[in-house]
Amino acid sequence: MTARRRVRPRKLPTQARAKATVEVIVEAAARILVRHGFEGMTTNRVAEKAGVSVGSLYQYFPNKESLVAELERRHHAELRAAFEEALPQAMALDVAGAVSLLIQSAVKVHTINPELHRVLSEEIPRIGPAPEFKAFEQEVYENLKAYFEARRSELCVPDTGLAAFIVLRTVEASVHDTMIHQTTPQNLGLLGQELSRMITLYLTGGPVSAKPARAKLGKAAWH
Amino acid sequence: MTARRRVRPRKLPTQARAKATVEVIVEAAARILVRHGFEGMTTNRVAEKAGVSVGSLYQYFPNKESLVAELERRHHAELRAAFEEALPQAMALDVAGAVSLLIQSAVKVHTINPELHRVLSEEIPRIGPAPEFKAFEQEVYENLKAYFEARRSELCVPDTGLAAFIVLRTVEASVHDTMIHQTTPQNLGLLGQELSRMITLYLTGGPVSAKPARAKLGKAAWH
Amino acid sequence: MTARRRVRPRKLPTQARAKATVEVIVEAAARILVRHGFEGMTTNRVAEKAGVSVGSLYQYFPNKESLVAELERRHHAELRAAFEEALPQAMALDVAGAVSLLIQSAVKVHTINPELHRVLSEEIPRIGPAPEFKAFEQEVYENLKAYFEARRSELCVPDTGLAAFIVLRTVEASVHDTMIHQTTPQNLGLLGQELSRMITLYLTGGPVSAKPARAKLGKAAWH
Amino acid sequence: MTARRRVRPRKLPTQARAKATVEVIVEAAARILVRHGFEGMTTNRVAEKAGVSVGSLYQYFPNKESLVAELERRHHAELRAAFEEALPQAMALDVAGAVSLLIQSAVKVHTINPELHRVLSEEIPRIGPAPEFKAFEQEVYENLKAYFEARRSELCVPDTGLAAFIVLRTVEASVHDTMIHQTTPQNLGLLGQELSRMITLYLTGGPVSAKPARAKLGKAAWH
DNA sequence: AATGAATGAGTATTCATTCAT
DNA sequence: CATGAATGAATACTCATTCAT
Repeated sequence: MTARRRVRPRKLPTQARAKATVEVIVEAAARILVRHGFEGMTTNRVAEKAGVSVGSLYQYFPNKESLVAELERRHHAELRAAFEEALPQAMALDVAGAVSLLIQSAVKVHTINPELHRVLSEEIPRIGPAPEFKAFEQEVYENLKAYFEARRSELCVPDTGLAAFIVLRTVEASVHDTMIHQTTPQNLGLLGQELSRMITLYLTGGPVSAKPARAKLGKAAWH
Repeated sequence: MTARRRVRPRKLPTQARAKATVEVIVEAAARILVRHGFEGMTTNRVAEKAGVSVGSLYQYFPNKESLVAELERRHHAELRAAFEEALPQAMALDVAGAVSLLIQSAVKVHTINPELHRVLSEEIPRIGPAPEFKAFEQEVYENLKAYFEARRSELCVPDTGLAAFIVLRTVEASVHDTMIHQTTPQNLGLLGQELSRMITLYLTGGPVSAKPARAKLGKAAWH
Repeated sequence: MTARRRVRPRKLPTQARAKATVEVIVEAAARILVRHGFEGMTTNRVAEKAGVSVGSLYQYFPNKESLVAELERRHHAELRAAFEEALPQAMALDVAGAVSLLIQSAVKVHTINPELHRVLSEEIPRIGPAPEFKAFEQEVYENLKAYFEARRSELCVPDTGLAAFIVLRTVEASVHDTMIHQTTPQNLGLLGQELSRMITLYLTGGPVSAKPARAKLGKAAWH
Repeated sequence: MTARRRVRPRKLPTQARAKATVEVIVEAAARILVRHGFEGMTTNRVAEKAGVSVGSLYQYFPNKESLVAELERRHHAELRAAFEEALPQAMALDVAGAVSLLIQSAVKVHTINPELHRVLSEEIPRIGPAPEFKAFEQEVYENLKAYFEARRSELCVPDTGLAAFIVLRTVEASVHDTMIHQTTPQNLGLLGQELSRMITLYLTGGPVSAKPARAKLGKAAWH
């Protein structure tokens, strides 16, 4: 497994001009990344497109990776912001409502800069996803699990961790794929309805499988 | 989006020796791809590891991509084989049985060369998935949809295409992620049970959402 | 051979603050040169370490070379100071005493900032040694030769210029190498004793080689 | 201190063409190194001058340093050859003869490609001299010391190791400097005579310094 | 067919130096 | 005077691909 290089910006720009330069670089990078993919994104090209010199780019980003990392960081911050708004609200609702809101949020989140989202999630040589992102996913997972624990009496699942895992994977994968390949508002709406129904049914409805085997499951088994 | 280059082997090897050469190249490529990732896989390195000259490699593979494509093709053929055995059997069962078998098959399929599977699915600069792969997925989707159509009376879904899409996405994503990150037989067993329950419930159980709006859905809306 | 660039400081600092700035830069440069070598000494790094801006550095030093040149100049001034103290004293002694004092001084001189001495003498891409240094060496050479001329009756060498050259080269090389590689007070002491003996013997003792051929030697033949 | 990088040729050329390529590269490198110095010697320039592609250069030399190392290696082999011829002969002679022959050899050795010798010895960022070179110097030192031990009765020195060190340093430094700065056959001849006289006198002649303190000197104290 | 030497455009990155503020 | 952001030519090195033998 390839080692992770330094991905922090070299120095934080203090002056206004520097800030503007960083901004212009990041924007150019995003555009080129989307248009030409990771391979086609060369630092010289980014600098040129940004209208600055390569030197300026390297003044703020010690290497190409750190530039992509910044893109990830920003995109992820947007995702997180969109989600963090909805999450507490969802946690206050009943199961059906929470599931529904969760899915709506997932859709909304995937509406944010979807081309960039695609490139970032599919084309970046994974040196391992950004730690912040993992932390965020973990956090959502923990929240959902805690919510399930709290509503345990209303639920009908053998393991709240497993349930949270399945729900998150299912929603994420379905929404992601729909966004990438069958993106129409129509489709998204229908998908949301069906997912809501499926997941709510799963959580509250059906007969639990015979052997829950809960004892064997460690606390972090699903994340 | 980058255009897809010629990925067919330059010539089909007729002689036994040639066949052996191709074999030895493909195996070396697979090993290097797994061990060093896509970036670390250079044609010269593959040739060296295979014990042949680069020239020979290019005799059979017009470019690096075609080599990776061959890897994909072979891996995919294995997946397909594993699935094609189960699919007709599943189609003959009732919904619960079919779903269960489907999921078991998915798990089994993901057991095949999982490191290669991971590299192929995560690290290859996506030029678009191999057409054969899309075709295969499409085929599975069609089969499942057809099965749902046939069992329509037993089901409780507004749109069989959408249902097939969701089922496939859900199973694939959950199993894939579990294989990559929480791979224990224990986990896989539990996951299978829960997925089966959720999907069966979804297909047969709960109250259908109010407005199916089926008329609007084109034939290929979900694939 | 690369041409020598302007190496004089851009302007002589008159104000106290400016003087302090120059000082702080030169010290930082020396430290970095010693610690990281010539390659590792970048003007930006020097400025940063000195706590001033690169601009300020270039205010006083028109280019990197001039900074190194200043380092050389200062180091050389120290060497000269140490030597100039001893030289007149030595010139007043008899041959054995003079040689002995000369060697003692050489050792003492090599004690001054030996790491800097090493870097300066071994690692600097030679554009030719600083002219001042050549002048100093020349001066020492002239002095020694004049001393030999004055003591000609006590000596037993065919050519005082050649003798001065050999003596200086021998002392310098032996002391330098010992400082760099076998630096112990013990070693230095022994070396001094032996060098003294050898050189004194050479100057005063042995039978002169057959054909002195002095006529052919121009005045500056050995420097 | 900077770490030493891999300096071995990447692969040994087996075919005649490859051998010729290596040769042409090495020759171009030598010429450029002499003409433009280490900094001015870029791999692209060398390749161009050699009439091959940079790729070819890197096929045989993994980095710039390894190319310089090869130059060192070759130059050093020449030096060694010239010296190894004379050394056994010298060892068979009496002290005066041995010293004389040694010095003649040193002069002859410094006649070999003197410009390259200069660049190699003065301009190369010293990562430490090539290990082979150190070994060679060590070997000469050992031989000389052994010779002194064998002739101990004829000698008049307190420490054979120290004597060998001084002799080698003195000869090397004097000849080297003369080659670089006062190179005339005339000068070299005179220098040789005088050095011979001085060293022979030193070894055989004068009164040994009072306290030899031999006990303190470890075997390798002077090398 | 097979070899492997040769190619060279392309890439990330550095660093001495300038100049607007 | 001082700052430090900006510059960009220059450099070492890679690797998919070709082609003479």
